[in-house]
Amino acid sequence: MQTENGPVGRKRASFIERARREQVVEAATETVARFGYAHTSLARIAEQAGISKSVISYHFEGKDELMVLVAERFIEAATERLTAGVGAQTTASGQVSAWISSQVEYYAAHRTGFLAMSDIIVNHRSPDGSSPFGGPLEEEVEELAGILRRGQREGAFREFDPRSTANIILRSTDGLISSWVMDESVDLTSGLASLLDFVHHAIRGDDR
Amino acid sequence: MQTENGPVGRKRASFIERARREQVVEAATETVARFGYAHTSLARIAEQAGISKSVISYHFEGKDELMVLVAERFIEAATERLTAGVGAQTTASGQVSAWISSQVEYYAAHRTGFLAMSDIIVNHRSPDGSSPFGGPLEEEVEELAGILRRGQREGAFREFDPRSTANIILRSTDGLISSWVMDESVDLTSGLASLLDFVHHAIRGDDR
Amino acid sequence: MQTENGPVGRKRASFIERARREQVVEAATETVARFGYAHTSLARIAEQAGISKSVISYHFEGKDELMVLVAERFIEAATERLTAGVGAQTTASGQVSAWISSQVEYYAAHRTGFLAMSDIIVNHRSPDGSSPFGGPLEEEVEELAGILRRGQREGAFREFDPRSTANIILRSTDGLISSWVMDESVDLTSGLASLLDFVHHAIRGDDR
Amino acid sequence: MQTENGPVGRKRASFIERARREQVVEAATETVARFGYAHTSLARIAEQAGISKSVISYHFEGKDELMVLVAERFIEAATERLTAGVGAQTTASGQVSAWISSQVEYYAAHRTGFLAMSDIIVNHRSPDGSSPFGGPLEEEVEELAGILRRGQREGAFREFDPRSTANIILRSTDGLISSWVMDESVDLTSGLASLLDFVHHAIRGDDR
DNA sequence: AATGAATGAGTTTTCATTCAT
DNA sequence: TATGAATGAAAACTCATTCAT
Repeated sequence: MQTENGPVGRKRASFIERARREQVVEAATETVARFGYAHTSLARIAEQAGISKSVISYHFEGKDELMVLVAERFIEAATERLTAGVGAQTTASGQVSAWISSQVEYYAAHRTGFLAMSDIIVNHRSPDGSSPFGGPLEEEVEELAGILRRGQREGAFREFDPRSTANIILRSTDGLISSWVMDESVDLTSGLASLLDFVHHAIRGDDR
Repeated sequence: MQTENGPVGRKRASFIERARREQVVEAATETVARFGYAHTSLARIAEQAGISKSVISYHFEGKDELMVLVAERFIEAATERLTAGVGAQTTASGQVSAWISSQVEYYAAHRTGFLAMSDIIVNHRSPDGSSPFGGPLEEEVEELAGILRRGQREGAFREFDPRSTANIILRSTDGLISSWVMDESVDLTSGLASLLDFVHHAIRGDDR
Repeated sequence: MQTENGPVGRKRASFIERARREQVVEAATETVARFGYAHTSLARIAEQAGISKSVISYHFEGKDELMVLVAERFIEAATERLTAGVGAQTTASGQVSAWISSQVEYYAAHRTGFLAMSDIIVNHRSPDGSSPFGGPLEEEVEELAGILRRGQREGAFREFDPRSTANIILRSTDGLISSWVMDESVDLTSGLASLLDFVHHAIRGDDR
Repeated sequence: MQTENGPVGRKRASFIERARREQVVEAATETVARFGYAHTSLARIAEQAGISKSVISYHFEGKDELMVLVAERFIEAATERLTAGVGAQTTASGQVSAWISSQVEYYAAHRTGFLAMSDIIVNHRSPDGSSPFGGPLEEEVEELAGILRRGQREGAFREFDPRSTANIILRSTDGLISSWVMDESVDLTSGLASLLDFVHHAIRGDDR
């Protein structure tokens, strides 16, 4: 259905092209963060970016591509940061701490992006009705579960179901950010400390 | 804005009036759960209820009021159940368990309502762009924090920041339900066991 | 995808409903006749009818349904007239004359409808890309071919390929109307006489 | 409306200019034939030609000019061929056969062009809503009528109204092609034979 | 001579809301 | 009380055209 209108699909993008896409992604992020996925229209994004609606259609295949892009960009960047943080640690315990801290710190530093991403993940559906963000989350759980298993083998962590527990840890981390994101008066620093403390007490080996 | 005909705003509602509102709230809940907030229209709700669209406008101020009501009803019912469950326990530790279990069990038994509520909380905005569901959650945190404080005073729980920790517990409980709600293959029973185990290890006094 | 908006799909239509649909079909017919299929928009139809665009969406499933309806209505009425005219004749020769005359007379009396119908038949595509009007035409050819065959058996007509010839007769009848429809200065009465004369000379048995 | 830069309106076109126009006309023909007038956009034409949209605007006054040109080109070429074919015959009867055959053969050999031309003739309107293709057809009728008149004077053809009959012959020829063009399973060779047979029986002098 | 970029008008469709009955 | 009908605003998207380079 896509005719050769614009740059969509071309191999190499010009400088202007990349700059515009960046600008639009940025504006979309802010719009979703501010008004929520359901109230985000191309018109609002265009207004936020100070451009006309059709510029968006010119540079992107459609609203869907744009929304997915906003979420993916953020997830990629966060994952990169996470991998770096976790990789710098050697012990299972250190890696769990690094995981949580990296996540919280990155999200805290990119509040708008986090808001937009969560909203999109919850709401966005592919045309067939399925959510395109199920897979990545599942992988995350599995990876953290791997770290937990290693900690159990090494005796650093007590016995528990690694997958359930990984899920709980990830969810509570997300939850902490969410509570701060919705209400900035929440003290994130002390919240992070509490969370680390909480998690480590929950999983550490009994034979301290 | 409102004509003098409708029942909206009248002090005392008739029986029929209340029954209709109930029916519409029910239909709205199912519609949001099934199609998501963004794809819920008054037409779909009316279809679900087997009534005409204008009935909704007649009985409710507008779509916004209805959406807020759907979420509030669910929260109220869950809270009631929670209060009962927690009240049946005497020890702080028992109350924490009861809190988590009641929540999980109630949500699990009312998947549709939970789905609708979460979707509405995440997406619904007042005309000015702000989310109207900050307050209630805050109260919940404070109440659970109170239980934790008592547990600390009584020596059942170790030292930690009660508010942060209450927040974490609530968020991880919500997170567990969410993961089940989005993917019913998740084993909620073992998930609940893991969560209880996790939380109690996290907060119990060190001197067992 | 159709939610319970309006009366679309309901079993029994109200009087107003039927009147409005009639009015819209009428306006659509005139718009297509005047501006052509490609330049017919719902906005133009609405303007022609003196109603707002959304009235059309309320009473019809979409532009497609409306266009198909315009064509079908006309074809049905013309076919009815044709059947009556042809049925009143007993000889094959008389039936051929009746066929051509009925067609020409009906089309001549409903110029706008004819224009709209032809335009729609040529241009309209089902969502899958196919034309929904291939079948009916094919049937017409087959039916006229049947009459021709009978005439041949009875010795009224000479030998020729019935299907090809039926096709030619139908096409030239359509062609005659088209030439009048595009330029009203064409004398349709003498054109019809010529056509009847032409066709009968072309197909009559050699042994007169 | 036109800036002083472009070549549009210049008296003498360069070689490149002519080549480009030719290329675009070619691409436009294929696009209209493939997708239909209503779904032909400059973007699609440009894609088909492997050039950018703005090239078209640069070389042509607008979409309208281009569409008209596509139809005119085809009509001119067909007319040239027709004139040659008819001119090679001396008898009126031979010229009628030649007319029909040339037309059918040319159209059959240039299906794409024929499709595009018919689509454009039917659909294209001047801004005021009128169709700009009435004239040329009128001339054709007159010319064929001339041949028929000569045949009548020479006794080869019987008495009939020459203009009406010319119109009928032209319309049935077009109709035959149309039926083949829309459904290639139609046997054009036998269709042509039938048509020639049909026409000659219709117009020949009674005194054979 | 060519084009990437931009735009505004226009496309169909959806929808919350109003209103006469 | 209820609703069929109507509507205007807004949605996503398309497209012919313009323009600076």
